[in-house]
Amino acid sequence: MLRISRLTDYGTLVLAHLSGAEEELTSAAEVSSTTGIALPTVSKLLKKLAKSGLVTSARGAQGGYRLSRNSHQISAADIIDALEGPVRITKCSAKDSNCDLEDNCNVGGAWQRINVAIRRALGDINLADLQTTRAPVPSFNFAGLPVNVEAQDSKYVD
Amino acid sequence: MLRISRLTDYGTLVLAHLSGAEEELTSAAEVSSTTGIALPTVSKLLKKLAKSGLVTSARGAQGGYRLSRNSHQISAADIIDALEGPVRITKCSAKDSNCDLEDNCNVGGAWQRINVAIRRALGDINLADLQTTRAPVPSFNFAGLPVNVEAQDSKYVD
DNA sequence: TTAAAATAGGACTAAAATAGTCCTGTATAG
DNA sequence: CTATACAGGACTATTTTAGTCCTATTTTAA
Repeated sequence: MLRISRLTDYGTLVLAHLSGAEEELTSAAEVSSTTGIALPTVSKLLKKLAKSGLVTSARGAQGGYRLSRNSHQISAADIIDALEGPVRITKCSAKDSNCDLEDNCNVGGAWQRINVAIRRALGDINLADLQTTRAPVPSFNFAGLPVNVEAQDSKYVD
Repeated sequence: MLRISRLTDYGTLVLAHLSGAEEELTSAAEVSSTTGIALPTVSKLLKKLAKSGLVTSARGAQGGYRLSRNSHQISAADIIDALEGPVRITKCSAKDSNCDLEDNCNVGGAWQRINVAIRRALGDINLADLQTTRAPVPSFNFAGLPVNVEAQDSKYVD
């Protein structure tokens, strides 16, 4: 739960690298050598990112990729959508699910709405925020309680 | 991303069932027959839930399980912790990670803090909320913007 | 005191998702 | 026309997740 795939993590790195050279084209090979991520993997990621419109590509010699908009306009949700697609929080969340438990299942909806809420929240965090190592993740209020997140304060970071 | 495992979903169902009989012991077999989840699976879930303290077990004939505290005092985060353990949002988020990219990686921390923020938020949603089919997931503020979640309003539900 | 009903714990297998590589094709610069 | 670089997708390997089963141990009650 609450796990992004390794590829999404790498994808963020790749995008962060591109954001350092907003105008110029950067080849997959260069991204690979500076990030340390294997070339086929970088290549696969960039293709996906291009397909979903986060980066623009140019073919041919001297070709490469660049962000299609600036890093403040690319949200964490965009990145996740691009690399993981529209994922459901549970398998049976599709309307036409033929889940056997349907009749007894009275919780799916809530998880689903939680998911939606989280994803919308992620829409407000942008690539620039993600890059800033000590970026304050904006304070987070839930159920009326302000939650101020500090890196060291959680049992979940181990 | 933002996916809970099917077992966690089932686990929520199981807990919801137990919350309907707060005092009495309910056997795994009964939970299985009323929820429609296979007995070995229910059994596995209840064992995990017992180990993490969310339910109390009694062995022997007439034994079974019951919630160890009432459904308002069991949070979504508790359930996730019990069934999925303390999961990291990315693999390399452990301090002693020997991730090769470490030097170039300037984003891991942010994803990590996002994760922590989300999990804390989930601490404010309880089992009773999850059960209520139309439970209003409490309004959700992020970066100062109120996010009011309605089931039908999202492109993420398909 | 013994049989039956339950949970405890963990080993094992099967299935699915994820990660990663590679190949073939196409476009472009020089 | 050739080297460079992206496009698309097939393929393989690995890891995670799900699900089942077996062997204790505990408790109730006849």
